Amino acid sequence: MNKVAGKLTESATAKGRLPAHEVIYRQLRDLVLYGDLAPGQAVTIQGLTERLGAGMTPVREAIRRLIAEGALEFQGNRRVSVPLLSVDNMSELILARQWLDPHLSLRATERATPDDLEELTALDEALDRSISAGDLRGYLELNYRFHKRLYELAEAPILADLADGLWLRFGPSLRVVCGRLGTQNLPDKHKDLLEAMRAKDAEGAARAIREDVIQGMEQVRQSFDAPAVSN
Amino acid sequence: MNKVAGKLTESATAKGRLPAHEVIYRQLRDLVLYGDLAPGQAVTIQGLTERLGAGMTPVREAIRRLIAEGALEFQGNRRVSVPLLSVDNMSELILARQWLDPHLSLRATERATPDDLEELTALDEALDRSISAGDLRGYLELNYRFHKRLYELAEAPILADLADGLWLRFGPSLRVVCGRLGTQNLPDKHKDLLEAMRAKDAEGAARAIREDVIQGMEQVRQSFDAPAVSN
DNA sequence: CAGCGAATAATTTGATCATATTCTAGCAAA
DNA sequence: TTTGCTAGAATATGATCAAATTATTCGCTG
Repeated sequence: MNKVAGKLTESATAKGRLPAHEVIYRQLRDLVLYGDLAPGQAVTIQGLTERLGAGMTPVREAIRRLIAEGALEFQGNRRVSVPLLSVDNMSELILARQWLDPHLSLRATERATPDDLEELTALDEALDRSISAGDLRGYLELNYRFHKRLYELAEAPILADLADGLWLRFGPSLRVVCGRLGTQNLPDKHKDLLEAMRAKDAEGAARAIREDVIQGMEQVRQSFDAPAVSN
Repeated sequence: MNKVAGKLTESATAKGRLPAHEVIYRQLRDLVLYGDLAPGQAVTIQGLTERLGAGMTPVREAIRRLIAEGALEFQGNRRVSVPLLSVDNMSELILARQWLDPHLSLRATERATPDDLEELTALDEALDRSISAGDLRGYLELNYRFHKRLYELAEAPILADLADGLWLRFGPSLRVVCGRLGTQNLPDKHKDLLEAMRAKDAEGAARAIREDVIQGMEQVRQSFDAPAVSN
């Protein structure tokens, strides 16, 4: 099988260096994480091949990964959709985050360098600007990145994976609730957290993040009790 | 397109009603869970298409799912392998199970019916027989199924998913350690657990399962310190 | 002349796509 | 309401292209 002196056709495929299924995965992940797909909405393969301009195989693989992470739901027949959370589901998520986030913050506090703290501070300031500007999408993205960075600093990859995965589950609902309540009265215990971290007060950091989690997540849970105001 | 003697060449396919990718996923999952794939071992798509007698697409999707669950590892280049755990990884897993398992057992105790308890007891007895018979594979499978059933009884699907996923991560290492130590001195706090559950002593059940987890997992962790006896 | 290393060839494996087949759901007709 | 048909979407295969590891060759140095 000679290559017949392949001439390299200058295809200039212009892809980054990542495989297509990885690119599609990240795009689809962001779609879920930031609530661009509503809870309960159906997700079709062909719909995504058009929306994301990709082939069928990469889309299939991306969907499988997201299903495995709990970001999407396989409906038994061959349908896939964004999961609808129940109050009980939210309670589980709150419980899990109430344990994971403080633990990771505690470890992060012990390990964070001044540079790390500066990075977190910058993220939090950008976050504040998004809130002031009423930029919901920016808030959701920066808030996630703030916590994600905190997870990474803990140097506990498996626990960080678990915590990270939870965001995919409540992402769509978080968007709905924030969209309804506006960006003004959003909780932000990040200042307390950063202060504790600078003082190397690991316990204090854990307490601060716990309050941040409870405030944010309870808002979502309570919105399930009040039977959705039409909208 | 009547069926009218469609070719049926592969008539003996004898598949149940599940799609191929689901079947392949479960087979591959068991391979990891029960340590038929050694830690560090490379996993190739084409190798699995032959080993499991399946097409390429179902195998690819199964692999993606297992990677998302942490059961397999994507090596940056395009290689996939069974993860090699570090001592730190094991510590994280122990920590996570120390929180998840007692919590789920507590909930399971509150909800278990007499029938459920009977089922668990039967599983545990089968488990004992496997140990007596020196049947390592049987032990691994029944031990997993015992805990898995416990998770289900807790009626907390998200937390159960998390706990279940952890087994995939330490499965290969567990097999190695148990294979080295034999099946005789395996921990079994299941008797204490079942007794507490029958008495509806949720706190006691949580304590029992915590000890079971610690005993089993610590054995694995300590085997990492002692630098593997050749082999 | 022997041993080592870099460059290149070859083989293996992964990624993607086009296509055929199978299944589901919706609709029409009895 | 039930049953059969049809349209369309999902599943699965094999072919093709691309990339990476392995093997090989050739030249160099000791």
